[in-house]
Amino acid sequence: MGTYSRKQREFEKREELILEAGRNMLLEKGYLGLNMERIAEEIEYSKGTIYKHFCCKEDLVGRLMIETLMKIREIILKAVGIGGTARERMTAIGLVLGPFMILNPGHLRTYELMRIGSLREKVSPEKLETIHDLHHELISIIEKLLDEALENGELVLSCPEQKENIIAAGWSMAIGAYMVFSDVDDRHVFPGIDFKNLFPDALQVMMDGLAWVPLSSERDYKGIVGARLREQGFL
Amino acid sequence: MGTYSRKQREFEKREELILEAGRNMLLEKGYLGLNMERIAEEIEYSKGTIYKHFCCKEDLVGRLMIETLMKIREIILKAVGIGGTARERMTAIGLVLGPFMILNPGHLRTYELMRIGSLREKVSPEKLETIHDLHHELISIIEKLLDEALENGELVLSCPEQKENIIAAGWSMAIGAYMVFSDVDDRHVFPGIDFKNLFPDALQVMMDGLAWVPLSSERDYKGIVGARLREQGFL
DNA sequence: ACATAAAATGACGTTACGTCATATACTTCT
DNA sequence: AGAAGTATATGACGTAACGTCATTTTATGT
Repeated sequence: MGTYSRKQREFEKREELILEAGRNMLLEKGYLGLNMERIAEEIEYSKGTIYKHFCCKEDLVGRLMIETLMKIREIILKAVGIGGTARERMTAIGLVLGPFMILNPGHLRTYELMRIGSLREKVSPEKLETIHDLHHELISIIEKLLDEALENGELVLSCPEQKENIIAAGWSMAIGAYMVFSDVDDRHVFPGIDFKNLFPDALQVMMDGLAWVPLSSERDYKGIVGARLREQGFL
Repeated sequence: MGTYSRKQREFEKREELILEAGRNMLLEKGYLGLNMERIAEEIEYSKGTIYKHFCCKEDLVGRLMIETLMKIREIILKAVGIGGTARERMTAIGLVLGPFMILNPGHLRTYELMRIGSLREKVSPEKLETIHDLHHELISIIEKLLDEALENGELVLSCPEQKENIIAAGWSMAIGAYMVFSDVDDRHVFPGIDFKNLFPDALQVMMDGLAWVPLSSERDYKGIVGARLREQGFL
């Protein structure tokens, strides 16, 4: 049906316009400065039209968070795709996430905002489900890497339940590193820090702490994996 | 000056009332449900009176964040005070922070909120400075522990700059662990996790990864330090 | 008891959200 | 082509909450 699909395309094009305006406004003026009326003016449509796309302001930010998560999934999958041992691929994830977050403060901002419960509550159910599914998917990528490492003996656990703890700890580490980076005060408290390397380095320490062999003292993971990523055009 | 000081006392008493009402409201209804008018009703004063204490809604939350940071400082200082090796005292910090965050969701909520830049921007300059100073103080407690470990050789670094990275990584870990705990979705993605132990355990892994001796495989830090904390009435 | 100073109040101005009746544009049918 | 009908866009409106400030109330001092 040509008619329907043209309408559909126009609708989606406009949604992209709204998202872009929202993204920029959020980045520039923060949550309190994000203004539905102003978005409408900017894209030269009316407020009512925006509410055909998003049920409320938070729903719009929810959609931006979904984009963030999809982007993260994309780059993590790319990183995992470079091959090598499980630990090397885990290293790759750290190495691509570092620059990504630093170079995309907008994504960071969106994500950080949507962690606030009272804001996320207002996001539409379908979007909430998508967010949930994406979270699950990201976690399962990491889980697969761990399973591989366990299978071929790179990593040995004291008990099987430890696996979930490790994933949660790594996830926390990633969240925390970028929360700290995004905080004015924290950046000031750690003046000499290279935030791009904060998570990748901490990840190495964590893997060493788990006795995930070979240790980083025995193998220059960051060098090797960094080189491979550059070769293949990521980073 | 009796007169002045009675007035002063009344003022402070009322400020405590406002804070308590605000704390509860924030915990129950989240940021969007925190309502200045309703706080006024609750404490049976008028809106105008509240604005004698706080320049805006965010300023109130800023004050709550200061309380959170002071509480954290208090329990961290207690933990550090139990004595033992630097690593044992670092362990103690993890062990007291775990339950604290879990048992005080209100504190967590406040802290999480105030990390949002556009909200923190509205907090009054004096409070911002206090927040900043408290952050610095917390970091310097950790730094002192590290210095001790370095001095007596428990911990050896490849370069002196690594110290700041370690502190930042630990800080990120703590922030991240409690952000993840506070997130509905994350709690759902990690159904089997005991969040109380997430940070303490990850901290051990991290210290092991730094080859901070004796390793946790050689010494049951959580058991030893946990017992000591219980003996001394913390935990 | 009166004057004066300090503090509390809540009506008001403002902003921004989200809705919905109306207006406009587009499709289809004769 | 023109009319009837359907889908889409609009922005005025209702509502809620913030923050202010002129006015009122309460307290203090002579």
